[in-house]
Amino acid sequence: MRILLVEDEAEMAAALSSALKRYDMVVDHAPTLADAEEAICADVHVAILLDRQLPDGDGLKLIPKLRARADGVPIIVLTARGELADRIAGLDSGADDYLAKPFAVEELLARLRAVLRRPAGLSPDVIRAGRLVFDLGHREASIDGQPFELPRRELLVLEALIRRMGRTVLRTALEEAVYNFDDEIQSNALDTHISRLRRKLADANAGVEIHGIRGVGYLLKKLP
Amino acid sequence: MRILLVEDEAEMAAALSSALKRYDMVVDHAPTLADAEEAICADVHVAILLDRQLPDGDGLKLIPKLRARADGVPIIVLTARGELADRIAGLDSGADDYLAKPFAVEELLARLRAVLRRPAGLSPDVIRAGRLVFDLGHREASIDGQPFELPRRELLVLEALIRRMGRTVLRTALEEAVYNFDDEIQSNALDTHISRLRRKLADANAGVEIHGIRGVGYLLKKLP
DNA sequence: GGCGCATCATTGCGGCAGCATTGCGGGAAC
DNA sequence: GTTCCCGCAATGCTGCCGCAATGATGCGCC
Repeated sequence: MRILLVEDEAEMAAALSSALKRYDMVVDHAPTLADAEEAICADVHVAILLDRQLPDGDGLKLIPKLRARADGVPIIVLTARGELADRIAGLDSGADDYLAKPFAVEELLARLRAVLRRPAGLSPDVIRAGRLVFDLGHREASIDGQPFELPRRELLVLEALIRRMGRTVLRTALEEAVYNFDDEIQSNALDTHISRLRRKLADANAGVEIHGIRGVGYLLKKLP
Repeated sequence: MRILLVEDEAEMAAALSSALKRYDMVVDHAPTLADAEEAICADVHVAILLDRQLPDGDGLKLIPKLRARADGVPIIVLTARGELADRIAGLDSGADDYLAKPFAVEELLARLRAVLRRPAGLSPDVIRAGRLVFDLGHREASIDGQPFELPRRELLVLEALIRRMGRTVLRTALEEAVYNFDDEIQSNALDTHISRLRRKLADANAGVEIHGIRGVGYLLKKLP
């Protein structure tokens, strides 16, 4: 883990450096804003500790540039100014945390751990098939980022098929996926949905097609 | 935006609740660990404020259960215990931030903003859509720099929609975003808000429109 | 290969569930 | 007291979806 420490006071910098190293972190030290800007180009740091009072300006000025890169490197602002207004300014400027000097190194480490723990998987469960993307959580399909709107029943059919992408889905299973016990179906309503869905997939050039298997069911397959 | 407040002291809870509501947030209140556990099952909160001293145990015990779900809901721990060891324990247990009582409400709000900004990491604090600009941090909309004032519920609807700009928002998700557990709705109140919001967006020539998807939900899309 | 049956595919149509909109009144905020 | 948000109910309307009729495609059997 490589940390960028932006701090001009040599004594403070040395103390933090050694503390962090003791916890097996690799520390790069930048004493000025200019140094910091250069350092972040390398883009190798997992977190940034940022002092506000620097010889060439307020450390907060660095934050927009970091955020512009949109890589989400967490930033902890360190500062002597502990007043409420300053702390709010620090947090609102885009920092992830704010620590007023003097602070205990243990607390800094704890906050660092908290901030690093964060990128915890927010992986939405989506299934890709051809040019089609199906978001199971939000119950929506899209093609090239454009929403692919479908009526409810057709969406249910597509969901059931895409969940078993490339494998056959029994006709009975599809019916169960689309209808509940209360609904009594005495027609070829399911076929209707399949048909309409087929047309929409083709029209949208989704890159998949619904393949029927006589006497068994259906399956969704990618187009060559 | 819907927040879960886990706090047993009625006075404290009421104060925080009203402060949060003043910032147009929807607050669910859980006075005990048991209540909190029940509440988190609904999985509708964007952040959790967690007191440690609860009648049925230490609030920190809740954190592993939340993390097990791996949905990354940020947690801010509130506590009277301000000693260093406690703060470190709080952060290391998986909380995203730690605030010692007494604290200024402004600071809590600032930390909340910081913590909510994050899951995006890459998503900015303001979202632009058409001529509409929505500032997530300050919870306000504007058009061409002119404030676009909306009543509370309509603002919540717009926020939920704009956060998923161009993608569908389930009807249930909208209801969850706008109402808390206590509110019991037995009508088409949500439709009413949508309708009124539509009119205001059109009147203000906002450059976006709310598109309904029958049986599924809504989505916000840019006008051509 | 020809024939027939069973299953599937497609399309038009009509009923109705769900949605959009509006006016009204209670009630909260100031 | 006044303002305005917001839930509620009534109304009209859109379009989904079930239905049935017709055509197309396998599959077996002779």
